[in-house]
Amino acid sequence: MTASANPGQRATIYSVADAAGVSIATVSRVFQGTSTVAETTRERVLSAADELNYMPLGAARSLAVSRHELLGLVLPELGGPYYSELLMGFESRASELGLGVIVVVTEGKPDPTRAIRQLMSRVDAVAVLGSDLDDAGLAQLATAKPLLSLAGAPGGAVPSMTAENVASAEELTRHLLDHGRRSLLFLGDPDAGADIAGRYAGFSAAHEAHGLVVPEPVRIGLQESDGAAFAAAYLTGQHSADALVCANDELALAVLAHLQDHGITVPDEVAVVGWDDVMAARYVRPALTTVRQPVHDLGALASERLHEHLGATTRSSASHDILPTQVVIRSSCGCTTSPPERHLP
Amino acid sequence: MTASANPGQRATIYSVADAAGVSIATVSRVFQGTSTVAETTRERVLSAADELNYMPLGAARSLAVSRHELLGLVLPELGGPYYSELLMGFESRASELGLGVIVVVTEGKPDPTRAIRQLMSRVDAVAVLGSDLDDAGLAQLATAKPLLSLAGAPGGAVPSMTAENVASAEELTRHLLDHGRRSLLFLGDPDAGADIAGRYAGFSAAHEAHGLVVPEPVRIGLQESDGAAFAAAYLTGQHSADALVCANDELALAVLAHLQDHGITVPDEVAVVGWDDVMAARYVRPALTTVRQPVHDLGALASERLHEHLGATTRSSASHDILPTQVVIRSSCGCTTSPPERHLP
DNA sequence: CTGTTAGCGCATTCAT
DNA sequence: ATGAATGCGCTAACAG
Repeated sequence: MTASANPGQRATIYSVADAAGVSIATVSRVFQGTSTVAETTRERVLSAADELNYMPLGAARSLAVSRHELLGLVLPELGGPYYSELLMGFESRASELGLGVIVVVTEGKPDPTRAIRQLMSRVDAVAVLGSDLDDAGLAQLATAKPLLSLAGAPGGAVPSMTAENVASAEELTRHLLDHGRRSLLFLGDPDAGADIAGRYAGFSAAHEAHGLVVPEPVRIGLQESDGAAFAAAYLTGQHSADALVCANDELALAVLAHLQDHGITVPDEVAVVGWDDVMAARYVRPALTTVRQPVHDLGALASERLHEHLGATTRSSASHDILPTQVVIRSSCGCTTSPPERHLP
Repeated sequence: MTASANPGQRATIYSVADAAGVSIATVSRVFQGTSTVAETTRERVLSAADELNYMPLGAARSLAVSRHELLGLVLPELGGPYYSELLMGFESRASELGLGVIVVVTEGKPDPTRAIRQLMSRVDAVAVLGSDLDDAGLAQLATAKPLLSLAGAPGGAVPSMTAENVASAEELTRHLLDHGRRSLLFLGDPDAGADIAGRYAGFSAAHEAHGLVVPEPVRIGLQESDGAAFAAAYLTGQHSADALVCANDELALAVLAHLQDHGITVPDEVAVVGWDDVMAARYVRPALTTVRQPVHDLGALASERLHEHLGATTRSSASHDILPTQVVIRSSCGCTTSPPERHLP
C-alpha cells in the first residue's frame, strides 16, 4: 500500500513540494503537464505525491484559472428513458471534453429558479430542459453564463436545441390518414411544452393537407394515470376515434393496455401511436408505432455547443439547432404484423 | 430589468461592496446570514448586488470554507429505470441537504478510476455503484474522502448500502417451486456483480430447502441481445426448463418476447420471472412477475449517509445497510391471470 | 529547467 | 454593527 499514514490533514501542493524537495510551481507543472520538467524531478514529485496520496483541490484550481470545468444540466425529472439518454449523451461528451457535469432535477423543488442560480455559481455553462421558465427568465439567466435551452421553443432570445417535431408528427399523421383512418385524436396538451405543441402542429398540418378539419387536442397529462383516465372515458363512448396519436409513449402504452384489457382490439378498432420509442414500445403487442428521437445525440451536441461557447469571448447570436427524428412503423398503427425487429436499445 | 450593463466582467464581492459603500465583510455577512447586519445597510447591499447581478463564486467559497458542498455519484451506465431512480433519489435528498451532485458514468470511459479520482477532487464525498473496482481499489479511494459503495458486496472495508437480494430471490424461487415447477434455470452471471451473486444465492437456497440439486447458472449478460441468444438456444432444445429466473427484467422481457414469437406459451410451458419491475414489466402479456427494489430510497439514503459522514470528524466503522425488497407476483410465473394492477411508476 | 511571487473571490478572525 | 487583514490551494507570469 503506497498511501502512507496521513497526518490528519489531506496533502496539499505544499506538502508534496516539501516532500519532493522542489517548489510548488514544479509540482503544479508535473500535474498540469503545462511545461517540461526534468524526468528525474518529475519522478520524485510523482512518487512524493503518490506517497502522500495527493490530489489537487478542484476549488483552488478553479479559482486560479477562473474556470470550473463543469457543465450544468437542468432536467424537470428523470422518469422514462428520455432524460436518462439525454444525460448520458451530455455527460459522455462533456467528459471527453474534460468537463464534469452537475445535474439538478427541478421537479419537487420548492424554488427551481433559485436552484438554477445556485447551480450557475459553480459551473461554466448550463443546459436547461423544461423547468417552466419563460423565455425572459432564461434570457435573464443567460446574461451570467452561456445557457442552452433544450427541447424548448426555438427562436427565443437564448440559444436552443431540440429534436424535430412538426415534420415527423405530420409524417406519422399522414401515415394514419393514408391508411384510411379518418377520425384521429391527439392526446396531450400543446400548452404543456414546445415539443408537444410542435407535435400537435404537425398533426394539424397533415389534416389540413388532406382537407380535413383539425380535431381539438385532448388536453391530458403524460402520465400513465392520464392514459388510464382517458381510456376509461373512451370506453364510455365519450370519445370517438379510429386512431389515437399520443404525445408520448408512456401515454400510448397506458392507453393501449387499458383498451386491450377491456376488449378493444388494437389496431383493428383503433390505432395507437406514440413518441420516444421507449423500451416497452417494442415489447408490447401490437408493437408500438412511434417516433424515435436522437436523444443521446441531443445531449452530446448540447455539451459540445456549450463547450464551444466557453472559448468564445463574444457571444455569437443565438443558434437554434433542430435534430432530425425518425418515424418507427410497427404494428399498433395497423400497418404491419410482420415479426418485430429486435435490436439493442 | 434590474441587471444593469455589466462592464465586461462578472461582479465580485468587491464590486458589490464598492457599489454599496461597505466592506466585503459586510457583503459576505448579508449573503451568509452569518451575523446580524443593520437593516438599512443590508438593503443597500442587496440592491447593489441585484443591480450588478452578483452571484458568489462557488469555487472561491469552497476554497475559503474548505468544503465543496457537492456529492459525487458514480454509475456504470444509465440505461433502464434503475439508475435513473437512484439518481433521482440521490439528487433529491442531496438538494434538500444543500448539496449539489456531480454524476459520472463509467461505461465507455477509457479510464474509470482516473475519472473517479478526478471527481473526488471536486466533491466532499462519493457514492460508487458498479464500476468494476475491487474492494481494495475502493478502500484506497476511501482514504481520501467518505465513500459509499452501492449495490456492491456488503461486508467489505468500505461502507456499503444495497437492496436485499438473497431473501427475495429465495422467496421468488420458492414461489415457483411451491407451484410445482421443478426444473428452474437461473439466467445471469453471479460473477458479474454482488447483486446477481446474491440473487443466485437465494435461488440456490430455495432449492436446497426443497432438497433439490441446485442448477448451475446460465452465465449470460443482462442485455436484450443476451436474452435473444438464450431464447434461440432454448428453442433448439439446448436447455430444458419449466421456469426461467432472469437476473433482471431486461433479460426476462427479451426472453419472454422471443419465446412467444416462436410459439412457446408463457407461463404454461415455461414461467419467466425477472428483477427490477421496470415499466415494461406491467405492460407485457403475461405481465412479468418480478422483484421491486426501493431504488429511490437507496439513492436518498446514500446521500443522507454521506452527508452525515461529512460532519463526523472520526470516521466511524464501515456501516452496511440492506434495504428490503418486494416480490411482485403477476402472471408470468403462472400464478394469477387476474387483471393486472395499474399504478404510477 | 526551476523557484518566487502575486493574485483568483470569498469567509473569517480580530479590532474598532 | 462594521472594517481590515489573513489565508484557503493552486496557476501563471516573471526571473533566474
